Amino acid sequence: MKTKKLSTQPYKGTRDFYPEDMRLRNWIFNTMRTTAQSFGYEEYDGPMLELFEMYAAKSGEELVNEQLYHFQDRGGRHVAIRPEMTPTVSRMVAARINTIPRPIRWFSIPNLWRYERPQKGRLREHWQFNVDVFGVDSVLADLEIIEIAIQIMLDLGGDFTDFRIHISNRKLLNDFMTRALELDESGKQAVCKTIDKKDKLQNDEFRRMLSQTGLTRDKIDSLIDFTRLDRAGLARHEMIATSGAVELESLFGKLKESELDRFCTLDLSIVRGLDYYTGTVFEMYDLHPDNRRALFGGGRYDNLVALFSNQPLSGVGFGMGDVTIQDFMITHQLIPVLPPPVEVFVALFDETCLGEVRDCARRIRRAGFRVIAQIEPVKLTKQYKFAHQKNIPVVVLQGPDERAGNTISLKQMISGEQKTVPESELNAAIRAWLRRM
RNA sequence: GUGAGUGUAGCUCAGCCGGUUAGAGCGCCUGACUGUGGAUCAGGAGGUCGAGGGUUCGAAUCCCUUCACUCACCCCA
Repeated sequence: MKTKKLSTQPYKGTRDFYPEDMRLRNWIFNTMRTTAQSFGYEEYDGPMLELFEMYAAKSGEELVNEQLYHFQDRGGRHVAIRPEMTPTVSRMVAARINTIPRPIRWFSIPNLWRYERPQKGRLREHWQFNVDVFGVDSVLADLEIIEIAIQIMLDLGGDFTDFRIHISNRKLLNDFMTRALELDESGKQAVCKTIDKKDKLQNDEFRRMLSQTGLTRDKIDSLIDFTRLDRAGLARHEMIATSGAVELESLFGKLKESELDRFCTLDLSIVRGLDYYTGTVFEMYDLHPDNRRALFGGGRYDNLVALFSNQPLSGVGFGMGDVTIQDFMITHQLIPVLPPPVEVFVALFDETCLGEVRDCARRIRRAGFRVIAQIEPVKLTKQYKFAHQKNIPVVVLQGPDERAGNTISLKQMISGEQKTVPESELNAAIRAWLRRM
């Protein structure tokens, strides 16, 4: 009977991670993990499902209406697959808000789901490295978060010619829209959305969209001038005394003291799509002409924990997607050549040596090496070929000749060099060879 | 959800003005070189040419539909 076979393709917008892919993913995540831990951040995780209301409240209309995977469970609860981690971490923090020493420094690498049309740098399932600090109200926390972001980019092999962090402040933009543009809340939202798209629009198209929101020509001019301000320009601007501008000034001062300012630019056109940001917001841009896009973003949210608790607790953090980071690494040729996952192959001469091979492999493993032992007797040709294909640098063999003299032979696959040593010196010989690689 | 492009072996592709059993390179498997991989040589497996329908004596090749992938829009990581 011939049955129709199922497709081997992964579900739309998802990826299979074959061992070679998984090695790279692990390398990238471990780099991020190590960096975050070096700043004292601790790893956490949460469930992939949350109640639907958690996102309905704060995450932004578009995300909830168009991009959320959600369904009713068998008990009739309306649940959603997490599209972002910030609500979950806020919930977790709120649940223990009185018992965790502050500041709270946490990070996580969750997989997140959004229902959208896949394209470059944008899939339905992706992993996102998330770092957050809770419990520090000043911009000094924003500084630490930005420093971590920069350090991760450096640890992944990038430098300041590869990327730049664009920094703005929601409060400043908000106050500007109130005072100078005299907009109400819905007007502000509309203008924000337009500013967010500015880079993709022609200048006159941008002005046309702004005028549709009801702004006069003069106000459009002053808004465009405002979004183009650099630090010196902001210092002369009428908004300089507002709290948002003061925060930005202070943040840039600290960045300079830490010599991080060369990675950063003031960019008052940065808005961020998520509704919950209240202060500093930032996005990292790839400077390479082939990959001009936001690599990741983040900011300060002073009211998110309030969803779950009467006690206010401020937070600031960012999220970094694995897809965009890999695109970044590919365009800048930063994908590392990873060391082989196995160091030693123990060949099997014939079936009389089965026990010896396993003993030998065990001894080498105890010395800290990763070892594959030949399972069943096959021609030596095939065994060496297998070791070659798997990129295993050292092959060990004990045949009748070696056994008679209590010796063992090893071969270095890259050079082809072989030698025979006393059994007791095997591990030392392997170690010496691997060190030289 | 909208628009554009692409779908031929595991991968990269050729064939596509319709015409006998559908090809190459790489990869994979088997064997030779007889305690050992890479080189060479000799074999082999693997494709209902994305799927369905139509035109035709005849379709991988022309037409329609559909699906998938890619890119852009929307939004965002």
